[in-house]
Amino acid sequence: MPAIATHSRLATPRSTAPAIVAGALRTSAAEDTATFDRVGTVISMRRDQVLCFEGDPARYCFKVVRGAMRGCRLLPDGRRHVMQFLLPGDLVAFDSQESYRATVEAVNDATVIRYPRHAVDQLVQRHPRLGRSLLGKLCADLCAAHVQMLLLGRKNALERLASFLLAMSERNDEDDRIELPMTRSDIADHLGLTMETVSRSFTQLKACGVIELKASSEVLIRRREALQDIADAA
Amino acid sequence: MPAIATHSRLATPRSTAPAIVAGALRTSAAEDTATFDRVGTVISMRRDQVLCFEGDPARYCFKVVRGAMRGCRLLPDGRRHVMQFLLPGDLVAFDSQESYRATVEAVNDATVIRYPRHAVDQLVQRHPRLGRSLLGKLCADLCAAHVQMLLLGRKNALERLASFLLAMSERNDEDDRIELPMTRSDIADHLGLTMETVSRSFTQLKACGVIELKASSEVLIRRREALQDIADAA
DNA sequence: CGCCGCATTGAAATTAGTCAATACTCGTGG
DNA sequence: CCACGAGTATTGACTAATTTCAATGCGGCG
Repeated sequence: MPAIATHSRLATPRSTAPAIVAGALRTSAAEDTATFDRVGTVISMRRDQVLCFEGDPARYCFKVVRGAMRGCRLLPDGRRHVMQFLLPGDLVAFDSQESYRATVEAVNDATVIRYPRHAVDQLVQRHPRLGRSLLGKLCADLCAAHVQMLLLGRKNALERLASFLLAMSERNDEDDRIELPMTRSDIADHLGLTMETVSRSFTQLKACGVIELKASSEVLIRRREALQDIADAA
Repeated sequence: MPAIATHSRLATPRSTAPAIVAGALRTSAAEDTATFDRVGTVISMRRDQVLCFEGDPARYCFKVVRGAMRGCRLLPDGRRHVMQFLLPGDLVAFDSQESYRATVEAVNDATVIRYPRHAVDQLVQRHPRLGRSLLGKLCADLCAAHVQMLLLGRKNALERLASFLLAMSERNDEDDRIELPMTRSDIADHLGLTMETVSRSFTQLKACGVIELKASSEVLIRRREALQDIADAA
């Protein structure tokens, strides 16, 4: 019996990170689904195209339905941090901030649904259950952020990559195959490393037989427990 | 007109981080204040005493009223990360997680009020406004977590310390004086550094006249803009 | 006054970053 | 069908930043 609201894990199984997936914006009544569909606009994104800019007034919320996006923050001198990768089903800007907290760009060609914020507000007003879902997502996101802070603050390169691969694997349907739509640079900026260090860590994991690379973007987990041990620093 | 709910900045001014301060749990009706006070238990903490353990079922929420606490996460081999420091007015575990996400300990002698979770749930049910306040806090926390991720992933030692000092300064009443109740190790574990590196960075900031140390726990900001420039990597 | 814990400083070791060269992949055009 | 080229990825050699280990300094309290 959690405080504030129930933390309901929604839709797809095995999805932890910035969870809430296709269906999150569906309420019980069919007419509401229709309402939401009516207010949502489908947007096609090409690789590296920007969906929204950090700091801009948050007039819309988004849901990724195809492809992958990345939420970035930049320092004035160009250093970049990728806060999170957004995969199909993930939501963007479904919170009560006045402006976008990150610049969101397409990792590869992608499709996104855009909802005007006031429409979302109205729907949430009318459907407490939907509000609770979104609240659950917020909590999950906060939790994920804390896990990432531990990773960035205290794990070494190998441990970071291992953690990342396991996290990606959990957002997959397939058991031990991971498709990585993002570049090594994207991964580096997500893990607080450089491209080269990420690459070397991949090589290291490969060398000790923990993973296999079918292609640079296709990972096969060979020994999951070993990977887990590295990730947890156990 | 933000999605989900209004993000209301509560009580005390100049408080950004894990905000929401004394009064957050006060609703408009006087009888509710009474209710809350009745369900809250005052707890005195001695330095390093543990308030709650990461992973334990979250039966209570807390509010810090005196002293300072730290929320930590540990790796199996003992590496520690301090997710956040909690100062008077800050809330702990006011979210919808089943279990505590961090171990919370007293930095120095402190006083905390403990609220049974079901009581908080009931109050939130009855007072949507209170719920929205807590939601606002959740968003602020998430935002703070993202800022911290950028710091941990992409800033160097000096920039991290500068950012930390500015953040602490904003949670203060006083303009340019900062009281640091935590040790250098605590700061280090918060910034993803070692005690020694933190100490060296203090010395560096002192050397270039940006800050002054009245004591090891009392900082005076001499040139705020310079500190800001370092923190922002501008 | 002296001890204990924390903070600072120093020197050596280590990890990750930088810069640069080479290799791989995939799509295009001969 | 193969060669070429652009964009990534990998690898190597070197450098820089931070950590580690160790010694010294400082301050408050018994």
